[in-house]
Amino acid sequence: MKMEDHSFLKSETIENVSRIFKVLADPTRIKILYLLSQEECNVNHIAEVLEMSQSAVSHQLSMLRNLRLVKYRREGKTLFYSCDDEHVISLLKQAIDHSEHH
Amino acid sequence: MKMEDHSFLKSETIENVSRIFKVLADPTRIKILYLLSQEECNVNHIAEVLEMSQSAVSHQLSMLRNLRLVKYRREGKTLFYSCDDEHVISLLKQAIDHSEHH
DNA sequence: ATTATATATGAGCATATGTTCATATGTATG
DNA sequence: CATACATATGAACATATGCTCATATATAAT
Repeated sequence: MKMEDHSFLKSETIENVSRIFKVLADPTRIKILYLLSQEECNVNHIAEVLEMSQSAVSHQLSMLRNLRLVKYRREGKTLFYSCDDEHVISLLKQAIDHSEHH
Repeated sequence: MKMEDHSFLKSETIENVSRIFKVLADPTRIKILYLLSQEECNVNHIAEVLEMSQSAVSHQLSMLRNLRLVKYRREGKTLFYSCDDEHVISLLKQAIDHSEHH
């Protein structure tokens, strides 16, 4: 195949795709997203269930928020987080499914 | 939801999933895998098309080989690489598709 | 055997990433 | 307003990652 016959990816596309997969590449974020795909959770609950510090969870949620992968609603002092990107959850669940059945 | 009612992921699953996404999280590997999904390529061809050093390409191919995501065949001095994991290519193409249509 | 070409690999380096620790912010309650 | 609780955030640190440079290995041709 000649150089000029390749279908190249736009660099913007490559950056976007890389960004999505970077999020999903970390075990902690996999756990958080999987948990949030099952139920809305407050921060402390996530920290307890996943046995992580409140700070570590909050930092990760901050990142997921910036990337619009999660959203939250406030109830008094408590913030309830949930998933806000079905496509990313779909990619995650496919990878989980594949890993568990091979 | 109570602690004991969660469906947790096995740590082995989490590690596997993380490993898959780590591979796909790097722009260089995205380009290599996408190129190889289109055609079988030798190392120098990849380096030229992607404007990378031979060494950098070879290091990445070494990683992709170890993870069984690519395979190769020899023809004289030349090694021709191709994809060896349809599922990973499928995840990649879905992410590309999503990125390009949103 | 020597030389050329194709690819692989190890060491070193710069940058990115995820955590902890300390502290700040925001909200309800006495 | 003072205190407690829930969450956020900045700095520092340790580890991981991807590249370059130099060199090694493998194959073919002379």
